[in-house]
Amino acid sequence: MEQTNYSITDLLASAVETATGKRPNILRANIATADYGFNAFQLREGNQHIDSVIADARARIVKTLPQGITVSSAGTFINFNVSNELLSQTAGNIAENPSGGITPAHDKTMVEYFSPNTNKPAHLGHLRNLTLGKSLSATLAFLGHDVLQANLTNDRGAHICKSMLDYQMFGEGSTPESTGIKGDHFVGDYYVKYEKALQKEIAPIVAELRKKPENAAKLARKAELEKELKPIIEREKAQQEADKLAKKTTKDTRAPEEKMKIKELKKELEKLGKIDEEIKDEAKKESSLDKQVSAMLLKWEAEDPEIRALWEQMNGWVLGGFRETLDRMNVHFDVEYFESQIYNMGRDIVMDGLEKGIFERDPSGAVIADLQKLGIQKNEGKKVLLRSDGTTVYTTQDLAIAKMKMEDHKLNNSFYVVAGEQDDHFRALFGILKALGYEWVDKLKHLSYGMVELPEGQMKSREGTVVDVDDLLNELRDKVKVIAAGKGNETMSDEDADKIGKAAAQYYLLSVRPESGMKFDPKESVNFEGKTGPYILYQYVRTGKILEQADLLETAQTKTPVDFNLLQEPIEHELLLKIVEFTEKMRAVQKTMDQTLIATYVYELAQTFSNFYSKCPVLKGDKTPPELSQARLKLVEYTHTLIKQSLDLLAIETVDKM
RNA sequence: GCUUCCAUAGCUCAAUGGAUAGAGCAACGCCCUUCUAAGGCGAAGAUGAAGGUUCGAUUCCUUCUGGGAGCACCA
Repeated sequence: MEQTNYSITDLLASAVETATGKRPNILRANIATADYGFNAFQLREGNQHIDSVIADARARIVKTLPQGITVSSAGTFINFNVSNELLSQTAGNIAENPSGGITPAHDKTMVEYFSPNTNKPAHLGHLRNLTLGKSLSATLAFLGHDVLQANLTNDRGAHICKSMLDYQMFGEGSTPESTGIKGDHFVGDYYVKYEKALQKEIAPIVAELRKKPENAAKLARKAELEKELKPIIEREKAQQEADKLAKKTTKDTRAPEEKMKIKELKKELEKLGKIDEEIKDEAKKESSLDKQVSAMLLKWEAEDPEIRALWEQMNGWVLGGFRETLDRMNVHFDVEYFESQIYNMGRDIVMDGLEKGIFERDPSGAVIADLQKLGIQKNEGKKVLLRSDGTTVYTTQDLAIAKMKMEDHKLNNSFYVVAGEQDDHFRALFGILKALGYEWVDKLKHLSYGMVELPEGQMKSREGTVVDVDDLLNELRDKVKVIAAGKGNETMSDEDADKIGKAAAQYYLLSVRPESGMKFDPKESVNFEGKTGPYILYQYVRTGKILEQADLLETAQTKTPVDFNLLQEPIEHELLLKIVEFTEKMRAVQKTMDQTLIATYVYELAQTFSNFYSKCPVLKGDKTPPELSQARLKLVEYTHTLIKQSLDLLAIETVDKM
C-alpha cells in the first residue's frame, strides 16, 4: 500500500538519498525557475570538484525521482520542479489531515502561564504572556501532546497587603458592584493610591535624608557630573546619528586620556544614579504605612480572621476581574495553583538537601544554595532557600511546585511561560533540582520572552505608564467598528469587532520572536492593514465567501475528477507550494517550539492567496471555464482550511464577515 | 563590577551555515463597469565596528561600541 504523502521535501530528500546515499537539507528555491533545491556541497566528499559532484548526482537522481518532479541545476545548487498535479495531491492530503506529516508526541505536557499578582489588573506584558501561553498550548495539542494548562496566582505577600491597607483606611465599604468598576481595576486603584500615599508620607523624610552630609555630597557630585557630561553625551549622540545617515564611522580624535576620563565619569554617574532610590528605600524604613503593611502581613500569616476576611473579599474581586479578561481571551486553565496555599511548602525538600550537604546554613541561620559550588554558574552567587527566621521564599515554593506538578500529573514536559527577567531564577531552580537528584529536571523548560516596551521606555505601574489589557481590547474593538463603518459596514457585531481587535493585538505580539524584547506604540503598533491579524482574517473571509457561493451555485456536485493540470498561472503554482509548506513549518515548530514561525507562515499564505485572488477569478462563469473553476475552488478550499488551522494554533479566532 | 539577551531599510520586525538578505508601516507612482480595495501591482531603501573559522557567515568564535534585563532572606 502506498503511503499518503504529506511532504514534498520528504519525497525529494528520499529520492536523493536513494540515489547518492546522503540525505540533503531541501529548501524552497530562492530563484524563479525552480521550486526546491539543495546546495550540492552537502554531497561533496573530500576535494572533489563541485561541478562533477553535481553532474554525477544529477545523473543518479533523475532515475529515482517520483513522477511529477524534474531536476535541474544552477550554480552549486541542484534544483527541482514539481507538477501542480503532485502538489495538489499533497495539498489535498494536508488539508484533509493537517497533522498527517507530523510524528505525534504522545506526551503529557503542562504549560504554566499568566501568573498574575492579585493587586492590579493585567497589562500588556501579561497579554504577551497569555498570547504565547495559549498559543503554545494549542500548538502542543496539535503536535500530539496531552496538554494541561496551568496558572499560578500570586495572591499573598506584602504587595497584596498594600492595596488591602489602603482599602481598609479609605474604602468605606465600597465595592466593585457599588462603584461599577471591574474588580481587578477596583483593587488596582487602591494599590496605586497606596503608592501615592507612601510617596507623600516619605517626602519629608527624604528631604531630611538629602540634607545629610554624605547624601548631600553625593547629590551635589551627581548634579555636577550631569552638567559636565550632558554636552559630551549630546555631541556623541549627534555624531552617531550623523554617521548613520552618512553610512560611515567618524574616527574618534579625542585623546585616549580624555576618553578614559569620560568613561570613568560616566561610570561614576551611573553609580550615583541610584542615590535617589537608595534614599527613598531608607525613608521607607521610617514609613508608618510600610510598617503597617508588614504588621498586616504577619497578621495574615497568623490567620487573623479579620485580615483573612478582607483578603478573601479583595482577592475575590480581583479574580473575578481576571476571569472576565481570561474569558474574553478564551483562556481556561485546567490546573490552578495559588501561592497562598503553597507558600509554606518546599521546606522538607530544602531540609533534605541540607542533610545531604547540598545546601549550607548561613551564620545568620538561613539555608542557602551556593550556585557556584553546585556548578550552576561560573561566578560567585548564592540563593537563599529558607530565611533566617525559617520562612520560605519564592524559590522554595517553586521547588515544591515543580515536584508536585511532575509527580501528581506524571508529566513528560513542563513549560514555564515567564518573562526573561526571571532567566536567572529558572537557571538556579533547575540547577538546584538537578543537584538534588531529580531525574525529571530535564523535562522542565522555561519559555522566556522579552519585555514589551513603550516608546517612552519600560512600563511602570506606579507612574501610570502601563497599557491595560481591558482598555486596550476595548479601544481596538471600537476602532474596528469605526473602520468597518467607514467601509460601509454599519452592522458589525461587537463580538466580531472584538475578535478582529484581539486578532490585531495577538498577531502583533506573536510576530516577534519570543526571546527578543519588543516596542509597542499604542498609537501605531496595532494596525489593521498589511502584515496584521485583520489582514489575515480578511483573506480568510474571502476564501469563505467563495466557498459559500460555490455551494449555492453547484447544486449538483460535479463528480468528475478535478484536473489540476488546468492550473497554468504562476501564482496558482506558488499558492500550492505555500499550502504544502504547512507540514515543513510545523516540523520546524516541533523542533523549536517557536509559534512565531506559524505567524509568519499564515501571513505568507494569506498574502499569496490575496495575490491569487486578484489574478485568478474562481467563480466568474464568463471568464473561467467550469473545469478551471473547479480546480481553483480546490485551492481556495485548501487555503481556507489551513488559514483556519494556523490561526487555531495561534489561538486567534476567526470571523465570517468583515 | 559580574552574568545574560539583543543590535538588520527612516520606523517595527523576518531570514534551520547556502542562491539576488525578506515583509509591513511611512513616503512616491499606478489599479475598483471584475468572487468585499482591511486589497493588488510598481519603483526606492539595510546586516553597529574590527578580526577569525568555512567552499560559503546576518547566522558560529573573539574583541570593541551601543541598548535591555538580572545580580541571596521581593515575587
